[in-house]
Amino acid sequence: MVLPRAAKTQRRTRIQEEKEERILEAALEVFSAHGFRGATVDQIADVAGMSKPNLLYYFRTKEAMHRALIDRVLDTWLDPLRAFDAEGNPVAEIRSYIRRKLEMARDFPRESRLFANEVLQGAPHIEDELKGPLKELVDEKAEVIRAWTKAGKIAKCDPYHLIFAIWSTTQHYADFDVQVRAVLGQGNSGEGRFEDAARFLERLFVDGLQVSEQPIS
Amino acid sequence: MVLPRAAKTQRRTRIQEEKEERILEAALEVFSAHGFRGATVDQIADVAGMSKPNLLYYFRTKEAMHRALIDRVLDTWLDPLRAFDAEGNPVAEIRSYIRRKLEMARDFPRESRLFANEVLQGAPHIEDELKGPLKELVDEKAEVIRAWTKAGKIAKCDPYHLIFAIWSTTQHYADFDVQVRAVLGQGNSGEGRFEDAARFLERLFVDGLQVSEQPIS
DNA sequence: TGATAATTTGACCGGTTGGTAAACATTACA
DNA sequence: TGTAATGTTTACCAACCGGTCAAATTATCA
Repeated sequence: MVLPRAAKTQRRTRIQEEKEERILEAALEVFSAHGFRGATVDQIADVAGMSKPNLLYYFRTKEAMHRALIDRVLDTWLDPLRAFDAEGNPVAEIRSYIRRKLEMARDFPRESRLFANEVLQGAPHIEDELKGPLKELVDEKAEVIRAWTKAGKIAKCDPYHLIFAIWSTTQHYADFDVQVRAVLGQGNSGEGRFEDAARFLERLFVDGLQVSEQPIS
Repeated sequence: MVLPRAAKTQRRTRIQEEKEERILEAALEVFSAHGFRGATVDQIADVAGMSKPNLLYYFRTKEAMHRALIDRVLDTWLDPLRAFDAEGNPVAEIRSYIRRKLEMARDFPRESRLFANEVLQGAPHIEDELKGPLKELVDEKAEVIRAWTKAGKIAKCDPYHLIFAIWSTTQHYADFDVQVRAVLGQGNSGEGRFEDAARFLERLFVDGLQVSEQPIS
């Protein structure tokens, strides 16, 4: 038998689990830093601490590695949006969505850059995911937001562009990290910038969305 | 004589002007779509409609092309921020800055993606520009905003994160265009999305920044 | 027009790329 | 323990990469 990914036994070997883990970790490191085309298999093998043919024994092509990585990361990445609760307090929900997204930008910047690289270059490998699962989830949550605006719970606004605005402002701190650091300079580029950003963004979105006649406590 | 870029006469030939123009246009197309590493000289030559050695006659290396492109585009790119006027009406200034940035995202998405690709991958070629001219300009304008907040003309907020928020929300429509289109779907992805975005963003920032005690007409 | 400089081309080079073949080593398990 | 499946390595390949070179072509202008 030569094909580990199509083994006749469904169960995966301990070695397979470990190695695939190490490979995907290395792949995340390299793909997120250089994009798909810019990344090389040798580089990933090097970071994973194994030979290139050995790596290609587990993932037969560069594309297969990229796909496996996308599949693994996409779910986690959309969790904060899924947590958006139609029954909750609208302002509190938006506030905690912003906080969660900002935490992810801080704690998982590579995952953010992985997608940013991909989308920026025309999403040639994840077009289906964007038009399928992503769109469906956003449509669902946009409907929740629209219901809130219609009920007068938050200011009237386009729910899609609200979601885009939250995505872009929060992910900015992961995707454009070097620019943020460069502009803030040596002094202010400690981890405190995420707290400053949280304060600013919560205030921006909450004040911008509250219905002025009846601000929510 | 073999080196056109170091010609003894200062004046550039008509042919030089034309060809360098065509090359930079092609380079913008390719670099913005694939990033520096992902782009190939053959590809740029192909888009420019000339042979690779011919292209390398005008720009001796891939890096030289990239640098020339960056230099040419950076100035234009920062124009909207430079137009920020300390003497103007704060809310009007911010509103028109958002509008201008959004127009650039619509009309010059490749320029936006060129920088996005570069910054996303750690800005290896434009680190100096970020820490130098960019930082200085932002520092200057941040001071203007801080003066406005101190004078009570707009709500108190961190000026740097305000600028980041405007950058990220507006450039999102250029850099993440395919995602925006995918989420909005066939129907809503006409050019109308920029007008919707403008409405949303102006409202978000203006309402979020006005001092609630004395809203500006 | 003729000579000189500027431009363009095809052939080519060494290094890197993604990926393969097959021999070798290790593990799992009857 | 033996053996078959699994895992690893060395050597290698064809395609592609950025870039060079010398020869051929075209533009410039005295």
